[in-house]
Amino acid sequence: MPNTHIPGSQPSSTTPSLAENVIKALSIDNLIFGLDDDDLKILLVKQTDPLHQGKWALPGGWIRYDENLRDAAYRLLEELTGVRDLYLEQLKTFGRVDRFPNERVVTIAYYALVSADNISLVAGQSAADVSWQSVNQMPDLVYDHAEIIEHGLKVLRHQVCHQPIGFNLLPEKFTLLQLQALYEAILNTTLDKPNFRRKIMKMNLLTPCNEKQQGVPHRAASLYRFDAEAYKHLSESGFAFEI
Amino acid sequence: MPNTHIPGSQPSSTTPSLAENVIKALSIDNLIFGLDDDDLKILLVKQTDPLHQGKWALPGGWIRYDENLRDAAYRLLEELTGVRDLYLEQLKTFGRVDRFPNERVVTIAYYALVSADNISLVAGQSAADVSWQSVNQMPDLVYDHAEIIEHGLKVLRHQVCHQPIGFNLLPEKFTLLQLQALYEAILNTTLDKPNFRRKIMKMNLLTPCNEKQQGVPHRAASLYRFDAEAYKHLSESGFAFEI
DNA sequence: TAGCTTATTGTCCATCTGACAACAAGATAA
DNA sequence: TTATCTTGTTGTCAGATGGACAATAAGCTA
Repeated sequence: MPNTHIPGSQPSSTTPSLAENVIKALSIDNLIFGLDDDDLKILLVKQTDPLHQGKWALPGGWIRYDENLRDAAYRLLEELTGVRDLYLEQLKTFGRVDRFPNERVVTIAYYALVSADNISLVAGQSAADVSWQSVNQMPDLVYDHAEIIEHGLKVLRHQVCHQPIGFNLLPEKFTLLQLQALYEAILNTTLDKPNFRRKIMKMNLLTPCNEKQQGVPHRAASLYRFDAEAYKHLSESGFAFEI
Repeated sequence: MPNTHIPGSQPSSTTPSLAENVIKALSIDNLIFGLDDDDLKILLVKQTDPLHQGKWALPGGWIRYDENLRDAAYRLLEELTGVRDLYLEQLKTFGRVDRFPNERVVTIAYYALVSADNISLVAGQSAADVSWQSVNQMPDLVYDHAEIIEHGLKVLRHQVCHQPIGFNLLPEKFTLLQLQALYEAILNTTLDKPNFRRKIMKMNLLTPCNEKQQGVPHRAASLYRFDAEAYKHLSESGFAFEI
């Protein structure tokens, strides 16, 4: 067993104190969401050691002594996906006494949103033992990772309705129907097209690109981009995003 | 310096590894909210060691090796307040590299709501170096506790609007005006009495006690209690609490 | 009994929401 | 060339919601 951290891999079940410059008993796990077509997916890492043969895990790793928690999550994220500047927030800390074998390990879970611009890129550069899995068909997971994912989904479903974070899952330019499909996929529901359109447009958060979709076998829709500046101004004056 | 944890006190700035059966580098801090009249307060502990003379801290302590995180938070809470079964939720984990002197200590913050039934009781039994402080007038705080409180307030203000948790700050039986005053205190705003009443009542979450206030120098208001069962049923059928 | 304070009910109107009709703009196929 | 198909976009309407505020009720105090 290596005594240093393997980038992008889950802390192994050997005692973490073997690694030198990390905080013992404390790890990071990243819940990385991506939207593939209309399917919400999570990036998982296949376990290779005999103990967890065939199981999958959230990508994670150890926190260095001289490293802020958020920086550690970002570092692990970039090591695995090659993408920087993802939307990233702390989810929750999980520390059940028996969640990790032989050793007490508390893990701080973060969740990230990968834009559709990067999602294929991420899958491409990653090793074969890393892949996107639909949230509706989770494979066998190690430790308490199923619990972490369940909680993450709950939080994502709540957050996406109360903060304009869904845009992080779309390409920079998107159509209103793409946005609607995003909400339908995450919330697992269907929405009325005209009503959804009206609700979104009246928020004044979207800037028209004055461009249309290309290469669709029907009338092309207008493209929009999310206006972060406008949202900042509006929320300072009491506006509350709400789907 | 003692080498064991002092119940109800903040981990001191001596190296935590002196204590035996705890997880090194990992502590709990509790953000305990109470409502005193129409003033939102937090329970703070006065620091006595020369290093932090005159400063205050969130009550906290170390997590034992064989103890779940939530159990640790509950234990510390009960040791300090003598009250069990408080509403308690994990807030966030704080781990800036330099948040704690000389040593890397990551802390998991929880927030709790103390009902008005217990608030005076808590103040009574506690030592003189523990007291309720208004969120609008925070004293000097140690480490990053000001940051933790700021974040906690933000989360409380959000949660209280989207989950029926405010009731935990009131006595079991309360009037509609008390409930309104609670929201006004937490959100730092004013609300229209008839409209607030209508909104709350139509949620069907309150059971009338068929009793009236006692000893008020004006018309007595009806008393209600929160119906947790009703909320459970309603939220299962898609109801979303919203103020 | 008048006057004060708070409780409680009711009204009005602007806005929002959900359901759905109607029309527009391409692309494709007969 | 024209019909048809698919999706985009605009419009309508009734019911629900929410904010502003009037009006009345109940109980205490002077």
